[in-house]
Amino acid sequence: MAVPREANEKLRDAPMRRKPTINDVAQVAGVSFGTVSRVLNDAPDVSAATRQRVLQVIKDIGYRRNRAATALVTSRSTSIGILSDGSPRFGPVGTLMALENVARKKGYATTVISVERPDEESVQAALDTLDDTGVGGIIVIAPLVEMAAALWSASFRVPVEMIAAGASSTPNIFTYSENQELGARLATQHLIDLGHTDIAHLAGSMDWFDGRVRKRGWEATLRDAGLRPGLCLEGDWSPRWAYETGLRLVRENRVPQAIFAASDHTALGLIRAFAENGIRVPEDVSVVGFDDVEGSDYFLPPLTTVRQDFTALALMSMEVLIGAMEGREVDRTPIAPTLVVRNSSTRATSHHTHPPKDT
Amino acid sequence: MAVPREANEKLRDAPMRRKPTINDVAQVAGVSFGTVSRVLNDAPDVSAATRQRVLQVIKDIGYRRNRAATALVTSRSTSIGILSDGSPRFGPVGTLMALENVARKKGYATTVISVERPDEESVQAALDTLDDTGVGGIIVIAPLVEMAAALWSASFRVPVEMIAAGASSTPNIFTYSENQELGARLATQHLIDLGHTDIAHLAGSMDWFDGRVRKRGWEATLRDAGLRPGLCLEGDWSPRWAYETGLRLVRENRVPQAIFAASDHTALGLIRAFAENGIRVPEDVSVVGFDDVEGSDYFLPPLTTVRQDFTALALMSMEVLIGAMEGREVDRTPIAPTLVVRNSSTRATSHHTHPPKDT
DNA sequence: GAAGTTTACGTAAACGTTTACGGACATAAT
DNA sequence: ATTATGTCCGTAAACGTTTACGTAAACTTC
Repeated sequence: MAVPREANEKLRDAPMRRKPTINDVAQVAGVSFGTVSRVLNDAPDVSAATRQRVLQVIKDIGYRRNRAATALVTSRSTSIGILSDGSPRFGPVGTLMALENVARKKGYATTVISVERPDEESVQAALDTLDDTGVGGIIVIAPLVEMAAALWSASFRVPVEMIAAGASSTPNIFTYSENQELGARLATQHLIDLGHTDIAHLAGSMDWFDGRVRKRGWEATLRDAGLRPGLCLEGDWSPRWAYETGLRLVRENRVPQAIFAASDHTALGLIRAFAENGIRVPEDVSVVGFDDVEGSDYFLPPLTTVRQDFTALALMSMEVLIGAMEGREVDRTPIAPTLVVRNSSTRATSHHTHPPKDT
Repeated sequence: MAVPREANEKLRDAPMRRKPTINDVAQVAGVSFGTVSRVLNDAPDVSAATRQRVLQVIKDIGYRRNRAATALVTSRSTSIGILSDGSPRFGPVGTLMALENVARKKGYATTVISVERPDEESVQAALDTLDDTGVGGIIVIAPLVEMAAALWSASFRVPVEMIAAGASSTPNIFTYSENQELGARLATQHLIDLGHTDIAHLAGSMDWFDGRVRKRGWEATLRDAGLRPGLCLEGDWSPRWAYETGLRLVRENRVPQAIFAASDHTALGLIRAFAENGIRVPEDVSVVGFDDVEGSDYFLPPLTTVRQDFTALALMSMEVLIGAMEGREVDRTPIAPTLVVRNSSTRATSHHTHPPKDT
């Protein structure tokens, strides 16, 4: 078997070849390895003087704990696994980056793995791989309901937490998410407050929790306001679909007063369809998006949208997971998104009705 | 002691049982652990019959190799580290996701870590942490030149590869990247081919390799074509800056015939500034972006831009890194981006000159 | 000043592998 | 029959830690 030869040979200052171990430290500090282990773990039973000395030696010879050895004997680890669908969509990626950030700050390394298909087999395989690497807990970013389903029927040995908007917790799997239904309510209520009564929804995919929950928020808000829910078209999040749908709306003369789009990208496609047909946003139709993607403040027009706080979400999720790993109970209140009002939505005007369908 | 005797298929569903070890397998299969180890490593000296039997037992009792133990004794690992700046910008994130994907397909787990500041201390700390987790190699996504500099003066024990557009390789650090200069040349040449002679560049940040190299490509192409490089404004990639710059251009009546923007988001801000002042794209000014971000095909107008192939980049990078880890030499040819022509750029017209400043 | 109590430290065993070595047994060569 | 030659397999040691336990010396306390 080919032994990987040292390709990069830039060693630490000391021309020491082997990585120093706990024994090396013990030797130069003139104590036993047990004592070194104790100072490493902040255990009692070591005098202040020796502790100081050992600490100094550790720094001097550049000792670093071997995680594999620690993991082997303790069978607990200081790394957490993140399982995501491979999608580069805004929400998942934002969550992922934020998670890595807070994990690092809490002293955990993160091992990331993504599934190629959101089915049971792939999910189980990914879970196992994560387990192999010795993670102490796993956070699953599961925007797809199929993936959540796969997770529910999977087996694992460490605490697993799922980030999925509006999915329910099970005894085995904590669920945590941003309160996206609230986000959708905020958006819809904003449109209502502006005086609109005919409020459509250009929904995301119903294969996604996010799509479902945003639609639910829109629907509920309208009902609560005593309004009849308007048109609801379900798509796939893509600008392309939104564009074509927008075109169809125009062609069939069914453009509503106001539209809550399930994502900024969806809004983008829609707005282009309108623009190409001389329908102005927001003068002729108000549009609200969701996500606050980079650049949405410079769309034409700048988009009113809903911003999620991924950092807060990541922080809370980690809190919950680490709590579970340590057997603590953490109370979890969902994170609230905020509405960002810009120029794509405006007050309904009295003459703001579209010509009737037939003449 | 309890002997795990049941080779039941549903064993894994028992939520918290001891993980089977190599010894459990040996016992059930009626061989010694040494033999099991041999079949695990595809070593010779084991008869076909026993190999079969052991393999079956492994499957039956759901045995999985303990990576910590393996890493401990072999001191080589099957995971690779990815170090990124924490930025959620399009390029870095796209690269990250692609890297994870190919690593997984090659049987490597990925440990991701990001630095909070791109300075020497943070980079060294991140490198060390990665080393602790036992990665066999590290890929650094280093769009910031400061980060690359920090990397150059860092020390490490495993092969390190840097993904940085246009940075040079050192004896210690492989560098690999997409040929972004070519991308910039493609964009600029496209504008030249359209008959434009006054081609400005709305550059990205010079703190980024990407910014530098895209500018260089623009400049070189113009010179090669015998044209004088036009206006070059250096910004920070933000739509906001681009917007304000666009406004200033309009105010000072210095809007050029054509503009190569260093990123789609930059182009976005610029176009809005123009739109608000009645300057039409592409009729009055042609704009080309860079990145092909999601939705850029539905901007107003759909953006001509340069698309990078992150998947190919990730594939090649991994090939190079794994090669280095195994002591092989891999030949590396940079990946070529492609130009995506859409509606924001058009042919120069003879009357295509802007009105004089005063009237 | 002997017995108990602390305090500080050393030591052995274990975690789950891989690797190097050695040995049993069968087969082939003499 | 005896020796050489493979096959196959078992065993001991090592990797770098943590944990549980043991113990010498120092302090008490009477």
